[in-house]
Amino acid sequence: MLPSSHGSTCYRRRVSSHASSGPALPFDPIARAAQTWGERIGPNHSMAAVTNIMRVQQILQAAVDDSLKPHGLTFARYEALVLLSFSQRGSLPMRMMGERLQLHPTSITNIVDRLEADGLARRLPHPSDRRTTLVELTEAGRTRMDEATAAVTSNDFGLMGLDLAEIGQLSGLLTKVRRAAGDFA
Amino acid sequence: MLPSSHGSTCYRRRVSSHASSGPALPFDPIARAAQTWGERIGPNHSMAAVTNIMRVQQILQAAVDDSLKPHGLTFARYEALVLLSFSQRGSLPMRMMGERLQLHPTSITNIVDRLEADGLARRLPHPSDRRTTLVELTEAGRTRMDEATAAVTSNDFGLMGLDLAEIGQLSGLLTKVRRAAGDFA
DNA sequence: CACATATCAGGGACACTGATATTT
DNA sequence: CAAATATCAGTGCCCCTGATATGT
Repeated sequence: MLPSSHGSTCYRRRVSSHASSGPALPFDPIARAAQTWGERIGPNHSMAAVTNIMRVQQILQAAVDDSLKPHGLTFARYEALVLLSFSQRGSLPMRMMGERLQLHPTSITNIVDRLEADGLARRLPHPSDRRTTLVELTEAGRTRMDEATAAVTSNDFGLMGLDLAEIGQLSGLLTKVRRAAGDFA
Repeated sequence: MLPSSHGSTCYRRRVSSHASSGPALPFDPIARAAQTWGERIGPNHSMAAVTNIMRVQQILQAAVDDSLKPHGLTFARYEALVLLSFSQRGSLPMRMMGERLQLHPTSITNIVDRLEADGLARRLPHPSDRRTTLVELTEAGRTRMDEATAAVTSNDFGLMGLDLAEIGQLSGLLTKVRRAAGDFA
């Protein structure tokens, strides 16, 4: 169970190969930091693992963004499109979207606003509960989703360097972390 | 070599246990999405792995934020403090900070601005090259760094659910991804 | 009235771009 | 003059908080 996290920040830099002028560092900055950390502060393998996750997330985020940008989507909006396309009835209450995507209600409002403005989704009144709003994909939304999916998968989601077994291993480890964090039951 | 990524976004939602009213979903939304994806679009294990990384990153980010918040630091600023404390001469050119932290030059300017405003670091002229600016930790900065480190490590950086061997495995896999992405040579 | 759902207004943080000044 | 270093101004994106309107 996470400490609830009332933080404020958003964070996450991009991968920015611009950051360094040269092509890349000749050494692994994370490994070096971990080593120095071990010498000065004490062994802490979690620190290296956490930094690795942060960094890989940036890399993947940047790769996915690049795939999605030509299609006028951000990752958050793409995720929302995929979720909607997966729904049985073709529509989903906004509240449920927030649950599945683990997003704040206001973020959902914002994302749906944008999708609607782009004609990719549309709000519908809920038939029985007039408090809730349903969201459904438009024809254009489904098309856009398919195109974006092709782009993103052709890139293998930016995940390179691992074979199938390793990818499975990675998912297994991360799922373990999520379960320990109370992400799901 | 990454596709360069000229994106724009920042992203990353927080873990926000607020997002869902209930304690947590009774099932793993990532696993379910992966399953539906497999049924509708085709098997793609990268997709699940990428989503897992995104989500775990959020969780860890939130945990680290929570640890750091009482000390008035963000993760980005904390990383900068650690980097400075690791430097041999006690100071580092801003350009090098950007390289090591993989940050955009303007982001470094911004971070150092804030650290300086809080009295945790100070800018110095470079003795020989008047283009470059050195940054060094103040006494208060080192103290703050130590306190923050205690907070963040007592939380094991928010990384729970894995034993030492698994943590090593995780770092290994992620380092492989970073190398394949051209993160370092 | 308590609770749920969604929205609006506002603020914080960070990344990126493009332009600029200084120095090499 | 070209390249490097740092800064400034502006933009976009996202998250969060708190307040509000509506409906159950």
